[in-house]
Amino acid sequence: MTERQIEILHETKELIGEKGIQNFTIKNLASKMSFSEPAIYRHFKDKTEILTSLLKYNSEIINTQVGQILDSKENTLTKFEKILSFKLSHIERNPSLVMIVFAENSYQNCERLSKIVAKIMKRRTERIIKLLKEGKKNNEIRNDINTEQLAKIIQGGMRITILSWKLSGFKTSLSQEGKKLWITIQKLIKK
Amino acid sequence: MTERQIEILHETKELIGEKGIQNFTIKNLASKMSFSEPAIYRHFKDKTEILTSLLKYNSEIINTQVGQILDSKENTLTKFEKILSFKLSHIERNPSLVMIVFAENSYQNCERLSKIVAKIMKRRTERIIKLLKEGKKNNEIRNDINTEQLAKIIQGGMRITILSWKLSGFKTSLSQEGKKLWITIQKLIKK
DNA sequence: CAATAGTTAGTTAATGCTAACTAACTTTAT
DNA sequence: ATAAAGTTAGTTAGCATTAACTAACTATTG
Repeated sequence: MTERQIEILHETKELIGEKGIQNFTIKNLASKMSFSEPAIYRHFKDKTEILTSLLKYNSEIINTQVGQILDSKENTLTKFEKILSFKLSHIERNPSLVMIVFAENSYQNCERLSKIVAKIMKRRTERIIKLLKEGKKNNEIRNDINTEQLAKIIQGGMRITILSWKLSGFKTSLSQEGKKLWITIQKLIKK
Repeated sequence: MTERQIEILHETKELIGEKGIQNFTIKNLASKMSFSEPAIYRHFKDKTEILTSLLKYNSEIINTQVGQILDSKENTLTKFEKILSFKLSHIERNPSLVMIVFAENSYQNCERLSKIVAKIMKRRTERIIKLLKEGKKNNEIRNDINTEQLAKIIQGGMRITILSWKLSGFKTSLSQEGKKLWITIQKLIKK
């Protein structure tokens, strides 16, 4: 990753955040950067490569943070709370990431891209399931509900919280909504 | 609504279901119907009007059915189960609707369309909240959790179930997954 | 009841726009 | 002086939409 490549990813993120993924065009990106369009192609093979790189780059960042929380010695519910709070505040600081969170809807047509999105989502789910199993073992989380289903409820809750925030025009506080969500989830799943 | 208009909506739904919303173009639609492109414009003002009509048309269908369930004399949890099951089986029969359910991401640029999507979503939420309040009053649903939050959890669960089904390439059984989801939700929210 | 007028639903051909991308040239740093 | 990074000026392709026209009905009126 060269400096300029990272710069392009940064501007892409901003552009998508401001104008939506529909308006992420090479022309718009180039003009935002005060470049000519072909200059972009000096750094990325094509448009899809910009998006895949952006997805990978951001998921790396989130991943290391979440990994640290998972490896800590806290109890399971605390880990859950910290991950949820970290993720939502990270998205709040980078509103453009919402587009990436929901990317699997917008770009279902591009094979290369949707494979990466599917991979990221799968990893997310697996991590939650692992954590839930840990919590069940520790007797922190109720045992009478299927783990996969619980994971779905948690992921669904996060996604719809993010969606509501987006539909509000980013006017509500996502961290605040995240706290409410956590109170609810925690009441529902704890033993 | 003329016969031909309904036919066009039907073919649009099919086209989107088969090839995704990205490939819903007047050209593809016309060739699917063995028409010339301009013929489409005899029946709809423009492309957006086709999509808005499709949204309205389908939401009408769902609405009358859900309305009937709501007006029945069943207890609240049964109503919930019936609505959830009806909606998911309807989507299973019309996979293209998934694209429209998730349209708020794909079509954020089109003012006319996103307004309708927002309206439909708002009505859905309101209905769930009303039902939850009814359930709390009847002592069927636990009272210790904020109603808006419960509604979010339920909607989130439905959305992610639909999304997983879509990402599986429509291979799993959505009705089956819906049943599992209902078992979970019911365990979580009942008193 | 038949000529006339109007409508419906289609056609072909073309317009204007915007997208991704590229070839060939120029500038700029090491 | 040469490789990297930029520019200008295009190409190609696909998109929604429109103009101009027409065949086949239907309604109107002398």
